[in-house]
Amino acid sequence: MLHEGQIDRVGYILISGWACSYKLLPDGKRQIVNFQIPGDFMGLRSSMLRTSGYSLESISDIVVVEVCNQVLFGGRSESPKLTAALLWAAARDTAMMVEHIVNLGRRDARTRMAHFLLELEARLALVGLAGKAGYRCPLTQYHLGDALGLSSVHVNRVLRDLREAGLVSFQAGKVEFLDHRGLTELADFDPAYLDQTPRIAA
Amino acid sequence: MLHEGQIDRVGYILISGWACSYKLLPDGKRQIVNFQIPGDFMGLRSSMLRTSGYSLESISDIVVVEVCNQVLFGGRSESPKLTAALLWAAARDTAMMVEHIVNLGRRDARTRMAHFLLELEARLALVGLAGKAGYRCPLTQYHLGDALGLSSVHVNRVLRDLREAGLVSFQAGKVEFLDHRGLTELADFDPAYLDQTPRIAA
DNA sequence: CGTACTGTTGAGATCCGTCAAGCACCGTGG
DNA sequence: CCACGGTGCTTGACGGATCTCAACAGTACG
Repeated sequence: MLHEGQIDRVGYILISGWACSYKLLPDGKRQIVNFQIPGDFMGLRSSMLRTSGYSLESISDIVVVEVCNQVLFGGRSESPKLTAALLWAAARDTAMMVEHIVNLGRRDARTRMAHFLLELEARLALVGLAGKAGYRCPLTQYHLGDALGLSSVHVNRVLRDLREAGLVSFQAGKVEFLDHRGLTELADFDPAYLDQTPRIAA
Repeated sequence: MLHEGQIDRVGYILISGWACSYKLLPDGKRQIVNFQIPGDFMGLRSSMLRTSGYSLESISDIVVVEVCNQVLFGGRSESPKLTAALLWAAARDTAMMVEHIVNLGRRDARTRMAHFLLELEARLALVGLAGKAGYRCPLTQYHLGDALGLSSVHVNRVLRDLREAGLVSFQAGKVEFLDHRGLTELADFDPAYLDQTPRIAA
């Protein structure tokens, strides 16, 4: 889809499908920084940041709406709602990155995975893509590994552990929560950081 | 200094001294998200984020200037320069968090440490606090461990490795580069992400 | 029918954490 | 002056979490 070095200063809004932003390292490893799900902005960072090796990639088939940034940063008064939404998204993105840092730095593989699956559920629920039972998820175990700083082999083992412990099941593209409370406790998951409502006073 | 739960919606600019922002986990571990050095904004995230367990702490004696956010978000036209500087700082903060995620997720302890010390050098150089030889650094090995997701014991070993390999020395509160090129190569360090100059078109 | 991709499992190696002990420094108070 | 406690640094031994290498199964697709 998109690749690094694009300077067109344009963002997108993801309508359907999943994508991810990641950075490639010289030894071939990659670190996924974030996943984009329907309703998310895409390209914010890539248009504002000059980081080498930083790229966007679609995971499933996707539909996007293009957002010309002249509208965003240009007249200022032209589309205050969109600008506000963008600030909201940026704040939430920051909050998610903080959690990501905590996740990678101080939690072990099981806890990390649990936290990740719960965060995804909370995000998907906001756009109606997660139900009581769980949610559909097109990510491969390689995606999970690259996001969580694990090898895909270990991702596999961790998923089996969590399933056999009766906490979550991730099979055939579906995430199902078997013990939501237990998982939340294990992961020390508090969804408050995803709800950055009106903290920036207008 | 400051502690979580403050809702006064105020930011600070750090004039002298060092501080850090971190999150505490229920098991007592902590993850340092970022260090603040002179010239940095502080409290941006803590006033915009409602994340539990998120705190600020001073590392050395510090001097700050208080910034009332009515000035920032209020009149809008009152202080465009400050607002622009804040946006710049936010963009750089984001870029640093991306690097932090990559660091924690996909680099081993030596490389992580190398990258961290080089990033700090680049940041300090911008405010005149790093010279050719190196820089003064008040961080303890515990700080380094909590920032890099390592135990302080392992931090100690890694620092000895790097010193004996003739790359960097961190002793007695001073960081000295013995082989700057070699270290940069080892760490895959590219300072471009710290220089977020005029990417946001006005 | 072959190829590519994803998932699965095992065995061995490695990195890093934990526990433990000891040292150096420094300020305090007797 | 010295004893003392606190903090930070250093090192060794051991164990565990995770990685790497390797092989194989299932599925989709040409």
